[in-house]
Amino acid sequence: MLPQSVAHAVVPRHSKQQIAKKQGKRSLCYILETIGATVDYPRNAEIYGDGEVVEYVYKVIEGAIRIYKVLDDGRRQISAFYLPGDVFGLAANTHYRFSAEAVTHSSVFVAKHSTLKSLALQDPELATELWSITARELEYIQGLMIMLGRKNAQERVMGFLLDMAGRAGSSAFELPMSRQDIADYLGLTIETVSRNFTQLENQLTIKLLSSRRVVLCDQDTLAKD
Amino acid sequence: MLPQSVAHAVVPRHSKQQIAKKQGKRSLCYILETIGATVDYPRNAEIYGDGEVVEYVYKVIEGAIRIYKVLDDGRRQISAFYLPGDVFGLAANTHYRFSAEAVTHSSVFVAKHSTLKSLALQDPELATELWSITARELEYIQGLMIMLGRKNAQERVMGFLLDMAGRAGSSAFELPMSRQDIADYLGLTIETVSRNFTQLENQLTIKLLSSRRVVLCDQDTLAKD
DNA sequence: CGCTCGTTTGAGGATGGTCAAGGCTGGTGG
DNA sequence: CCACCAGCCTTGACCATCCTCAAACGAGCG
Repeated sequence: MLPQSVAHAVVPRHSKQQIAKKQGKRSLCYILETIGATVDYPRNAEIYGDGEVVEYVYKVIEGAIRIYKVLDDGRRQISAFYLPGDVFGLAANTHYRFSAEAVTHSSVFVAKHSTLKSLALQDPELATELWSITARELEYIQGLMIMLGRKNAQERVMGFLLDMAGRAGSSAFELPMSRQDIADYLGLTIETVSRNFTQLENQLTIKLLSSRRVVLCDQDTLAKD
Repeated sequence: MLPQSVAHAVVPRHSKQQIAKKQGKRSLCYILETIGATVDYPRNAEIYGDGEVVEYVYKVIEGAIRIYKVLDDGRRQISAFYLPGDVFGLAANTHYRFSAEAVTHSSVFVAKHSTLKSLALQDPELATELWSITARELEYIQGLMIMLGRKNAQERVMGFLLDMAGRAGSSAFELPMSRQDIADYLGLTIETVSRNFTQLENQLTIKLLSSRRVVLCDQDTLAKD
């Protein structure tokens, strides 16, 4: 669901750098910024819901988005966090099978899924790019699968921090999400996540400036597998 | 790696039903069967290895394939089983990040990934189909992720059996894979899998004709989530 | 018959979950 | 400027689930 504001937000915003970055006039980035609108979501706002008909494709400009599913009994699994630059909403065929929410106040480009699909049918390069983005996402999720299936709590937390550092491009970064979000992403409880943060800090592998501000000190230890 | 036999197996085999099923002359199925070769792999043969350059795309004709990754210390996570009709090898971009092996003696169509990619660049419908297949696979893996992250051992085993029944199209079917394979797929140990099979049989939810031959008796119980 | 390989079963222990309480921080209002 | 409150995070004690280690079982095959 889009907030009302979208109705008035149909003026596309062009960012020279962004367009230049992902070269090509017909690239997905260009298209999203040309035919898309910029929409803002406040913290915890729903972007789309599990079971809804697919309507838009999104690209994060600012903030952070969580993709998740909730089981009947309330258990929640987060399947991905999307950060600035990430594209999401491509994976679904007709209906979303997950929900998406803003972790923090976020701003995203949105473009009609149907428009993108018809453009893709005329433009094989675009279609191939869509395939490629989806394939990369699949590979990413397979990595998460290994964490969930075969790694213990500390390895999961370390893997998560390394991933976040990589995406931030720095060994010092701020986590946009809560411990609960991290727990639901790593298949753990909030207490286990918290205990492992503390433990990593005690063994001088990381440093916590605040509960959300992390500095990785010993990347070698973290990167063991 | 392809076994030697592939050099001599370049004669395409056409199956009228298969072509008709996935309509369209330019559909992936048609292409795989036209430009592809049929290759046989014996039980446990490697089809490709983690880290290798992507060379082929595959479609299972007969048998079963497992996609997996092994960590340094030997822990193995299987990310998917592919059964007759399934296409795999589309997800990788340049290098495989997983390995593929035949679970049982298997026969597959193989087509050059590069050929497929260049066909896709001329044919938006094909490119869109490749996107769509990859998207479906992503959705499937997200389902597995929920199992690994948020479900207990019995729920995982039940979910696995339901999935296999669905793919077999029958509530009575034969498992091509060992308990060890199932354990490595579900993020459990072989003992836990075995105990849960026994327990499900004791509570009359399933019936085991042999260790590999399963009949689902009480689908309602199995399908709780 | 007596292998071997895969599976099942059992006993004990470790990891992570549950429940409960206390602490920190940032925002609001007196 | 301080007091209070709410939300988030941490810590502790106990417990359940699943893992580990070990042994026995059973089907297939020489």
